[in-house]
Amino acid sequence: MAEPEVSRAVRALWGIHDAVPRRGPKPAMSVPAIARVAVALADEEGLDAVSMASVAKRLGFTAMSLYRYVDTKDDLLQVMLDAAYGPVTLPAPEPGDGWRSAATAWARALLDRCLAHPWLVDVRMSSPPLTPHSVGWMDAGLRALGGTGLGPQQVASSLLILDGYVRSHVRLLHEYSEEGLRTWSTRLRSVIDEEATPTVWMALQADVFDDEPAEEGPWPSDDFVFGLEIVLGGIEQLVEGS
Amino acid sequence: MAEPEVSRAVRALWGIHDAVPRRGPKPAMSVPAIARVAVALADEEGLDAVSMASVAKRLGFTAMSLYRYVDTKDDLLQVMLDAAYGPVTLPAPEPGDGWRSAATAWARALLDRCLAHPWLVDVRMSSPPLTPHSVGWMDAGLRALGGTGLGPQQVASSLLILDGYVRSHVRLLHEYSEEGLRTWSTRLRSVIDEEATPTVWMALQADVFDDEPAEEGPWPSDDFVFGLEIVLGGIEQLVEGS
DNA sequence: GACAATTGCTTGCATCGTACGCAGTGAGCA
DNA sequence: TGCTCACTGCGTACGATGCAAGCAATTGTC
Repeated sequence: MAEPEVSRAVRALWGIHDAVPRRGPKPAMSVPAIARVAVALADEEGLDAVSMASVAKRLGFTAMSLYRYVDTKDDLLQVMLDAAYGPVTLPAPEPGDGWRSAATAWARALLDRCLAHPWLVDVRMSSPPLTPHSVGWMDAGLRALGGTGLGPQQVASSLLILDGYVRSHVRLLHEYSEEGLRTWSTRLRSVIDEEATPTVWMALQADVFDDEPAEEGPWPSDDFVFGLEIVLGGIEQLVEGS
Repeated sequence: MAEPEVSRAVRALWGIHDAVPRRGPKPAMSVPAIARVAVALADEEGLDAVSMASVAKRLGFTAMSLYRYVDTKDDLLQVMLDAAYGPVTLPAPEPGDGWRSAATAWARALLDRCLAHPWLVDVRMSSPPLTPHSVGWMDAGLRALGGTGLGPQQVASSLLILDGYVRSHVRLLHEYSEEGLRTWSTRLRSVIDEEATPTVWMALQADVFDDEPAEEGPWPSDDFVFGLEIVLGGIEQLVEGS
């Protein structure tokens, strides 16, 4: 009946340090410093560019030395995730604002973080949030949707939907390579079978998919607001119907 | 000004074969056979277990021989994806049924496929759908949501939201390891700071997160229907408001 | 029967995560 | 002062991975 363990590095994020070493050389690195460098690397060159060797190289050390601070690469990813999320930053809610405005603010803030670190949505986790900042975001989300008056179970479920929407949106923006997206309609036109998929075929004829990504434009993008309104509208129906 | 290329294997999926070889040994494998085996491997042991070597081994060949059929591993993944999607299978729509019932059927059918091949939602693609079956699903989705009477642009956007929801749901079900999920609340309790995240803390006290995954139960699950109703309800508001 | 196209395979390379063990460091105690 | 030993960063090694290049065997065409 062993107590389930939280990794050393994650415990350190919560400020829980086991007995500090009293002898031996002073550590030359630190978990936060490693996380900072790894996050910068992921921001600049993508998540695939993050390897134990590449992170260590940026710090002027060897790959193996990182293992003195982090148990495994998954552990490093957890720490990176927490650093990238960062503390929740929400505009102070105006008194009188309803849950919908709070939920909108939360989703926008999460979008902001995810756009700053697009690799965030690609990190695969083996358990729900366990680090202080990611739990912090969850906490803020629960609080925002708590204003709906729904039961705690439904609030949690709704938050999963909303969170899932924001991540889906970010994934859509970054999953496809610039070239893959630009040449997609041309390539699809070169193989598509009008008989088998007439609806897509007609949409191609009408250039429905040929809208180029807006470099400039409002923030958040119209596409994000479009989906957000759908999700929040659906939750609103749920609230009214209960 | 080179024409953007579609890979050999994907063209073959559409039935477009370039000049069949007239000389030399008969091919011992085929792209569909490779895809079948790779899909089975992914179903049984997960996407990470799919390597050129492991797939080839199951077929009784060497890793390098696969490259005679498939350009790169990404190419293999595209072919696997198409095989896993398979043809769209929707119940015949009852006359008089509205778009909402059509959209529900589409989402359920997609859920069914994604649950049969959970790795489906983890395959990273570099461009939107390009293979016959994935385009087929897109086609069916556009047709289902076409009944809303929304403009083609909004239909396409709505489909992205709906598709994103189904994938998010499947990802939630399979992202976390069984152990990671089971021990999560215990581990979180061992580190959480009541002051920093009081809402999560209270939810933990109330055992809100301790519902165990239902092994038996309705299909689709209540959780899926919950989110689906939110998304479709949001789209409905959009339809009514336009 | 010579040629050429096409097969599956062998070899080799760079990169990955990480297990293992060594040498040097420096605080605490004799 | 010097010994001990926990602790550091590092070098080496192993098994995977995706894939480039070239080889030998096979098959159809001339």
